[in-house]
Amino acid sequence: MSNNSERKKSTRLSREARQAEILAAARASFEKNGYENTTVAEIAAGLDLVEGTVFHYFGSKRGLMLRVIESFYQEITAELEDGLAAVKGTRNRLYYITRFHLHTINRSAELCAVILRESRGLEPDISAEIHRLNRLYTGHLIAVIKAGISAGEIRSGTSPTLVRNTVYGNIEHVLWDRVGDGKPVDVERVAEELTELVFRGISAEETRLEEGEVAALVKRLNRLID
Amino acid sequence: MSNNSERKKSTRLSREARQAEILAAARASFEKNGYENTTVAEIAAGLDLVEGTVFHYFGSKRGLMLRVIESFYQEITAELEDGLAAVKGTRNRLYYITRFHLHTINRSAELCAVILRESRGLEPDISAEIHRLNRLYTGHLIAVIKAGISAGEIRSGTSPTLVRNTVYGNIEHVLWDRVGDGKPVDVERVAEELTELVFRGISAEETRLEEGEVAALVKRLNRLID
DNA sequence: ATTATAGTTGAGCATAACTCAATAAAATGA
DNA sequence: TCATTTTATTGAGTTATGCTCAACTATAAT
Repeated sequence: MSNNSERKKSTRLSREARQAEILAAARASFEKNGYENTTVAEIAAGLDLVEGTVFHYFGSKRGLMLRVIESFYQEITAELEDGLAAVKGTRNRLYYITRFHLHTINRSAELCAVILRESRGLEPDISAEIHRLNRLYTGHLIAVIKAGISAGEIRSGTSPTLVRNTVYGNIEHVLWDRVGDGKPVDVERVAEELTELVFRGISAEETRLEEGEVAALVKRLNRLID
Repeated sequence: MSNNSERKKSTRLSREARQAEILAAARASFEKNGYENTTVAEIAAGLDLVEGTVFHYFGSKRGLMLRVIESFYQEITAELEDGLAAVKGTRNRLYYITRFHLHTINRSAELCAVILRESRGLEPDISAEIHRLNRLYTGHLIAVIKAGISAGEIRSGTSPTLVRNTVYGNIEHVLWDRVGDGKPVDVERVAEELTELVFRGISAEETRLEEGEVAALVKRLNRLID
């Protein structure tokens, strides 16, 4: 290298500090511009670094993306677990999970969009890893459904996978609508409608009058007759 | 250009013929390798052409992709319309649509995957156009639900959009599973389970007492009256 | 102060989408 | 049949960006 070209006199950070810094900047860029429209050079420039440094720590642009996704999944999975622990009853839990996911998507629409795009991508390694994180996160819904079946609240024979696909597939479409037109989601309303549809669809209760209403009526009639 | 370099003595086709040829080759490549892993040069080479020719006709790689998608949507939309015309009753129609879509995805998994990936992409023009085609295709389900509400078979207050998101969102997840592990889908089983969940979820029927329960009650009531 | 470690650099490579002026095959017209 | 026009096709660039790597130097260790 010619010694007249000025080398940047950068403050050098520890491995961990630099990685964290890059990770945060990358997340911001991906959220703002999406994966394809973000360049590594641009992430680096925002931190007064050059591309090479980023590649040194993360190997590839997709590797960087994957680390961003991992930290996001860790966040929301932990948050979901905390919240869900306090909720009792299958329908309430179903509602809670639905509402939580809608809320997450409403908060972090762009990042969720990036994650979903990447999880459907063609890099088998990346997809598989995101898939794994997703199964951890959506596993809670599966568990709720299985418990509901055991407790007799949900029809035996109900496929937990079908329910998972129904809930998360539906909400994904909500996301794409949101990303498309930018309008925020009416979280409570959609959560209630979706929960109602799904719970009616899989509930073991044979009636959908108000809780216990028909049973009480039948009891009263029978008593009257007797 | 130096005149010792051999120029290819190609048979020249009409605009229409060449476009059709390129379109077919592009579809095959996209299906086989996905959008990202397909190069325009490769599509051209397969037809003994050069990149320039493809760009001349389609402007851009994404433009070419969009044309492939358009023709696919036209195919399946027409096919769905034909089949649906012969089916009567809300539940049957719901089942038919669900089954048809699962069948389509099972037949053309790779192309469907490419379409979905692109429709979630960042090119607003492309996404909007695919969105439009999709609304035409999925509009039939919306119409079925609305008709069902009018006929009193489906609870008034049911959001047709929610139902659309539920059905197509669910099936999309089936697609990603299929693409992931390559295992073909049990079309009939999933169609039946999904239809059952959704129809129960939105059906106007208010009671479904246990087998014989209503009959017994009626008998008792009649006896009392007598 | 010297040495070792490792964070950082920047020039350069490879690939693939895209452009465009040049070229020749076919169509048109005399 | 020949000349002219039209247009399908070419291929040599240009550009953008992910990625590599050997050189370089700030900092810590001895």
